[in-house]
Amino acid sequence: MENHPYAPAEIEPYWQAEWQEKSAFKIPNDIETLKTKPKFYVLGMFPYTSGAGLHVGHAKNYVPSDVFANFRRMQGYHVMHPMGWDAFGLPTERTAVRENEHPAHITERNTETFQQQMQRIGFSYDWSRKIDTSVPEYYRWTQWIFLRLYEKGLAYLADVPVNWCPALGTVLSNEEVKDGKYVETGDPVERRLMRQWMLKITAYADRLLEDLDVLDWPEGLKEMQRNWIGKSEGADITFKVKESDKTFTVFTTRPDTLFGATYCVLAPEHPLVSEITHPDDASAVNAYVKEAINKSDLQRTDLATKKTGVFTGAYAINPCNNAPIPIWVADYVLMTYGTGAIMAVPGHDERDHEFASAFGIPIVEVINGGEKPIEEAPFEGDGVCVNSDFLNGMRVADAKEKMIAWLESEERGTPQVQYRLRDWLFSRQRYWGEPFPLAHLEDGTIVQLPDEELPIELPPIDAYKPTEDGKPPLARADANWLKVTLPDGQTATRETNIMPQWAGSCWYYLRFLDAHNTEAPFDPELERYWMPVDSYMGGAEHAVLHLLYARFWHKVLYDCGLVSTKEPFQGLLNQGTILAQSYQDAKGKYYYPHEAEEKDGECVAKASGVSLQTQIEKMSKSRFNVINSDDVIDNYGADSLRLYLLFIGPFTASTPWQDAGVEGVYRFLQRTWRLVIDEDSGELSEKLTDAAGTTESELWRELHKTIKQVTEDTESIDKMNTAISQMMIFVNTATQAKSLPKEILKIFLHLLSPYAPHIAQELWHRLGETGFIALSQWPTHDEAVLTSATVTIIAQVNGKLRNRLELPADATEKEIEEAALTDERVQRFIEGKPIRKVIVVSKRNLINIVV
RNA sequence: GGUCGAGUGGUGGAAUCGGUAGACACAACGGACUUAAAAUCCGUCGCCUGUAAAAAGGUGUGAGGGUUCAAGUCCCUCCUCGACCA
Repeated sequence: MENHPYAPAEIEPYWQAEWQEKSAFKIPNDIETLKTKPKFYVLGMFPYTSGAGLHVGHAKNYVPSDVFANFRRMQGYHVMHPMGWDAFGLPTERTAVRENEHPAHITERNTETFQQQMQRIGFSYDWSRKIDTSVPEYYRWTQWIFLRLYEKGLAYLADVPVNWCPALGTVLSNEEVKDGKYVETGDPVERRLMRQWMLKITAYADRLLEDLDVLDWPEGLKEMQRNWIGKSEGADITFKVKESDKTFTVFTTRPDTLFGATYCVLAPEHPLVSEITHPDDASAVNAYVKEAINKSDLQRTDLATKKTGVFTGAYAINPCNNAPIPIWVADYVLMTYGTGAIMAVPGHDERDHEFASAFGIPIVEVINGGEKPIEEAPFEGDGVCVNSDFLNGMRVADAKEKMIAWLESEERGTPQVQYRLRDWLFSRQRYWGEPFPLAHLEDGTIVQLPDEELPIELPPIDAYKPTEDGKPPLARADANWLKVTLPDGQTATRETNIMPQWAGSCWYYLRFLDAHNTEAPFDPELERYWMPVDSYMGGAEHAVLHLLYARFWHKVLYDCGLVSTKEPFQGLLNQGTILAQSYQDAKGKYYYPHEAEEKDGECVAKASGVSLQTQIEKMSKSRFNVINSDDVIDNYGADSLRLYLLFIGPFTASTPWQDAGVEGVYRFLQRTWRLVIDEDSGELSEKLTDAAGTTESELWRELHKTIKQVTEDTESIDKMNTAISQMMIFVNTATQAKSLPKEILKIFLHLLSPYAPHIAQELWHRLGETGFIALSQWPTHDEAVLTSATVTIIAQVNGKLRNRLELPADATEKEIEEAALTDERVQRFIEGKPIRKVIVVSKRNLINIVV
């Protein structure tokens, strides 16, 4: 009877406690000790600690980073591999309102759950460096860094359009608004100009763009950042308003088409609209503007929607030919991009063409080269200028240059670079976030609070909602908090906005380096040792915002002389999402997997019998298809969970979760267990030997093959699935062996250890070793062991495999050719046909005979 | 609509620089062990022809074309899906 089977539930908690107690993965903070070894910084994007806890989708990110950290540690590096919590933010605040509890308590509860779940997976984090963005010890320094930005003039107040929900009395993020309504309650949302804190990220647009080149990031991700920054070069051109002394400026990337401009458009928010509108048109224009302002940018610029607009009754003068052209107001022009006004060239711009066709505005061809007549379709490609006076005959690129030069000489325009990137709206009218370390004097001047006053702690308030007169929740705080006496004796009122959730994550990777420093955000020497992050891993949903914001802050810190690298994250990989089967009825209602069953080849709900649609989609709480990591660990153990998440496919691929797949890696671990342990007795297997002189054996060769492949595949991170395949092959080979030298098994356990640390440690211990295998040295393979006396030559005729030939490894090309030509099976296919060509590819062990 | 990525057995996925397609698993099927079951071990497993079973052959990586001695891999056209942007 099997009395001593592989029992992860017993060995895993034991070794987790041992690692914790002996501080196995604690990284020294002493710079002299650190300098004795090279460094490596592996960082998984820290989680937002929602109440839902950790699911296997999170683990798909953290497991490979942990394997890699283990691997580098065994290779002799000091490895920074920390974990913490992104804890400020709206979901927690909402839970706080719902459960009538302080968000700090909810955060505490959630982070505790997360940590326990992570510890059960056996991650090798240095937990002593754990950080929480919502505690004063941390956000003190977030505020401190904000003051550095403020001092550099990178933070400013501006009136910007925001999503305002009157029913809730608060501003909402774009993600929370759909079709003009708040997604959760359906309350209407309107666009409203509000005074907000902005960060001048656009001042760094060029550097954010250029420095992408030096990063080891996936090309696609860099491209996404480039698109987001959206640099375009062109010109600002000034138009005069006819019969008026007013002018307005447009930005265009196509100054070469200026002769084709047949109208201009102002954004509905443009200040000139009310000034130039003809009295006869005023009522129509006012109505249009009022309606347009409530639409989102996306609605307004969507190519699929019908263009709308209204004529102001005023005309502009085209600066290149003095032609009067009508000025319209249309919502497809945004106040936030460029100058809020455009010159419209319907012949050579799709949206202008659509608009001009709809309103009967003339369409003029100024670039020749389109396939269809210009009235039918705009031509946006390269061609030759026509109907353009001094540009005629020039190609687009030359014409652009010429036109800009002409505009400059006439003082009617200037070359201009425009970015799609907007300044960052940095304030929120919420409670659960960092208070700004700023105050307002009575006369309206803004003053920064001294560094020594930090942290500015969140005050207790009676309700997490805006005040009756529409001020942010912090305005509910006690007067003692709201009023502040400045060092010079003046009194001021504190800023009551808070920072957005992104703030804390903009620099957390730096705080890990020196998590408990009370004098500074981090020690400069430690920063110089550890930075940059060598390998940053996380979801593609952060490909733009978080990574752009963090890069921006980092560059500001660099300019302040506070960090030594221009970029924070040298290497980066996006993990694929984990998918799972979900069940949905005709009304779109989701069901849990246990509520569904298969009946007559159809999927139905157990309770009601209604038929259900199944689909494979991203794992998420709202789709009722989340697999909790704890459940998997209860059934199979953490090592199986870890192995399965890696074996399921490459790190970067999105793959569906299949319960049955876990079974496979679990069986592999059981087989591994039985190599060492006799399940009947619980003693060491009788097949184990102390033999040393076994270097000639097949098993020894398989071991070295495994060392080689596991080392290479682990190094690439993305191929850990094939590393596990090779380990399976090794265990299968070892299972068949009549005797097993302990030495071979011990070496193998090193390879397994980063992947399945608990079982590797237990078996290592059972084989009589002391200490932690996770801290021992990674083995290297011996190439000589892998070479053998004979090789298999692939013999092809006309590119088709016909036979495999066993030949001595040192056979010459001539000998290979001879052996192939005389081979009986090969002969069958070349018989009676003239041989045209023979190709021997010796490094591929292949010969191809062409007849 | 644009940009980028991906389409390989019943399933997840392997396949280095163009050189043996389907590694390793899951599921399924057959066998051994067992009173029985579970577990374990052994075997089969793209499709078609062929055979009692083999042997053997053909065909095959979304579709069509091309380059090459040789294409899952490179080039062109198209289709489908995904991500991001509009």
